[in-house]
Parts: sequence; C-alpha cells; structure tokens
Amino acid sequence: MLSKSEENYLKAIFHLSVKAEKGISTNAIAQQLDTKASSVTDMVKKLSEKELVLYVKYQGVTLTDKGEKIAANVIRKHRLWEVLLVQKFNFNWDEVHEVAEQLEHIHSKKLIDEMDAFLGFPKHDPHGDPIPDKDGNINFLEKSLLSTIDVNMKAVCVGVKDTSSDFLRYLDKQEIALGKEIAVLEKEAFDNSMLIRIGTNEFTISQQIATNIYVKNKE
Amino acid sequence: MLSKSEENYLKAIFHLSVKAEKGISTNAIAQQLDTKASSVTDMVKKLSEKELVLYVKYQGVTLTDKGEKIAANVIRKHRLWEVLLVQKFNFNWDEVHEVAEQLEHIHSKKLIDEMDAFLGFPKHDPHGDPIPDKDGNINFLEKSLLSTIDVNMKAVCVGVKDTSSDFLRYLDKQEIALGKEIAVLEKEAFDNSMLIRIGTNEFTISQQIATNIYVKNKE
DNA sequence: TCAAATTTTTAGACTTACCTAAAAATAAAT
DNA sequence: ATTTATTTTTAGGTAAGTCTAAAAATTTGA
Repeated sequence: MLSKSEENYLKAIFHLSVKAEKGISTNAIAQQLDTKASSVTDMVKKLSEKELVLYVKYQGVTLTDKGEKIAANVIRKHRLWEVLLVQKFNFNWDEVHEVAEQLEHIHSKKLIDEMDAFLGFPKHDPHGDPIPDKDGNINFLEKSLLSTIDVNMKAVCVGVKDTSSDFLRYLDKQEIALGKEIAVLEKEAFDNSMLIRIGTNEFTISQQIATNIYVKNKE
Repeated sequence: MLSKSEENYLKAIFHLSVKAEKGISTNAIAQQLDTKASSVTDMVKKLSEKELVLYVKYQGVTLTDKGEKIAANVIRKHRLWEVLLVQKFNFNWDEVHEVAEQLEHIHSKKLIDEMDAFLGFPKHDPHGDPIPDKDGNINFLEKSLLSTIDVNMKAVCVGVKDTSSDFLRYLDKQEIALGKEIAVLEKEAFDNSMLIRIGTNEFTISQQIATNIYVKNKE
C-alpha cells in the first residue's frame, strides 16, 4: 500500500503528463507539489524502484502503466468525493478541493465502488473534469477555451481551468455554470475582452476570465 | 491540528478511561494501540506539553477537558462514518471498522456537520454505541449484559461488546440485531448457557455469546 | 522489610519525508 | 567552443513516530 506522499507524487506526475511529451522534470514536480527539487529526486528514486515511474537521471520521469493506473485511481477517488460533497453535503464547488485532497487517500475499494453507484455513476466532477473509470481509463473530452470562440458563435460551458475560490465565486455570481449556453456577441481587439450572453443576461468579461472557462462548440 | 497518531492516542485513553478510576497505565495504552510502552511514554509526554493529558511519571495519564473533547470528537466522526457506510453504502456492520478508522481523521467541520444532518442526526452507531454530540457530550445509556437477565424476563438488544467479524456474523445468522426483543426462557446452571426466543425462533446460546450482547430491560 | 518481579522510563537507533547547501550535469549564450 | 546560467543530484541534517535494550522506579510477596 502506498503512502499519501507517494500517491500525491503519482497524481502530480499524471497531471503534468497530460500536456507534456517528454519526461516530466524534477522542477515541474517540485513546483506542482510546493516542495524542493531535492525532495523530488529522493521520491522519484523510490517510485522508480517500485516500478511506478521510469526515471533516468537528469532526464525526468514518466509513469509506467502501473503508476498511471494508481494515479488515475487517486484522481477517480478525488473527483467522486467532490461529487458527493456537492450533491449530498451542500458544499459549494469552491469548497470541495481541500477536503477531497484528504479523502482521496482513504483506502477501500468497496467504499469507492458503492459511492460511485450511490451517486449514479457520474461522469464528471463539479468542475467538469472527467472521472476515470474503475480501470483507470479517463475520457478526455475535446474542449476549447471560451476565448477562442468566434463572434456570433455559441458554446456550452463544460469546465474551468482555474479552480480558485475567487474565480469559482465570480462564476457563481455571474451565473456561469456547467451546461450553460454562452453566446459570444462581441470581441474587443484592444484588450481581448468579450461581450457574452447567458440566458437573457448580457455582460462583458475580461480575457483573463475567458481563458479560464472551457466550452464545447454547439454542433 | 493534531496528527493521526496523536488523535489515536487520545481516543485510546478515552476508551480506557470509561471503566478506570485512576490514571491510565502506559502498558494499557500500549496494548490498546498495539505498540510498545516506550513509544507510549514518548507520545504521552508530547500530549502533556500540549495540555491534552495530565501525566506524572510512573503514575499513568488522564485526559484534560481539552483532550477529552478532542477524543470525543474523533469518536463522533468514527461513529457517524459508520452510520453512513451501513445506511447509504451497503456495508455490513462487521465491515465498517477498518474504513472508519481511516475516515475519523479527516479534518472538516462542515463535512461532519453536513453528514450528521444528512443521516438525520443519528444517536447510535451500527453497533449500538452512542454518538457524542458536537460539544463532545456522550450519552452513556444504562445497559446490562444479556447474561445477567433473569429467566422469564424480556430485554431489548441495544449493543454489542465484542465487535469482531466472527461475532457480528454469528449475530446476523441468528437474526440478533439492535432493537430486537429477546426473551430468556431457561438458564443452564452447569455452563451458564441460556435458551432464548427471538420472534418465533427459540435456540440456545453459550455464556460467551450472552456476555457479549448488551440489552436494556423491558420497562 | 527487603529481595524479586513487573512496569515504566531513558538512551540510542531506524524510517519516511522533508530541508539546505554544495557539487555535478545539462542547457544557453556569447 | 567555451564560459555562464540553470537544472538536477548528492551529501548531510531534522522531526515525527516507531523500535530494542538497558536502567530506574514501583509493586509484590515471602
């Protein structure tokens, strides 16, 4: 059974691997986990001995199949717990992360399977991120940033990039939520702000907002 | 915030204090936690510095009010999680302990308050043990061992002493459960076995069984 | 009561997961 | 192509929580 720390390293490497081609650098992992590069080197050696990562000195790390499966399972647990907290325990989507960080390390296969069923086998967490299945398969759906949508086009909100409380509470205030249709009415070339319509509400959002909302094109 | 280990020590001392008058001995704690006396001495010193226990060398420990409140809160969490597992997640009462041992160390006041409400503010866990309230008050209900009930008297099952899987599964098999009425029909002086009736079922139980079931007298 | 048995504490060591500071390797730039 | 800058690793150290073995205190009992 892996320690909480080992699981957190695998999870971090998993997340960093989504966008990266080559091996993940020691520094990148250190930044992700808010720790020092030397600590990462130590841990990566240990994970390598356990055959959870491939590690060549000075050349970064890659998850093995075994490591990837464990990482996906930790993420599965994290996201299922988030769904439980929001749907059954009245948590807001900006309150779930910290608790889910703890809950994701509870070891009980039965617990997570039963919870999955209890929640009706959800496919996404409250932020729109896909929940890996029992075997660690994850469904990366195609999504674009709202900022890339052309004027006069419509799109549906499917996720968020930034998950900070400040940002999520801003979205709540503007009534931007998963599944909502967003129409792009105007784009301002000067600062890349855009005028959008959600339902009957029309308002302007900054580029910073638009680059943190994931959408799926209509049709 | 206390570590998992510190919380476990406080919980162990709390449980041992229920029956003890004097301070709890180092050895008793070591046995309860399956560790060594020397480790207990170390930890007890630390808890003493934090003013969670009173400790005098060679004379055992006692919880302070602060320590007792924390211990009761850990037990509260443990028992609420047990209720959730049994009532919502299809766990049997012999399967909950190990997972609850992990879950009791999750830190989130909101989580436990919401869960309490979600479960309808239960007063007892699946084994009949009382759940402490938010302030750490615990309702020790008066209960007797089934073995002490006189012939021709009736009593209601309110708890179990032994919580091993073997014992709990035996109870399931015999359909002995919390809230069931048990009539004592005969007692055998030779081996202290008793003939009992539950519903329409009549059968004999050994003294060992009878001294591990808590009951409340009818009336 | 005072020696023997038991309990408890101390002393020193180990593991995990960190850290800092310095050395080594790699990458960038003139 | 070297020098410079950056990244990564090594070396050595710390804190929490555990252990074993030996010393000290307490309890038991003849």
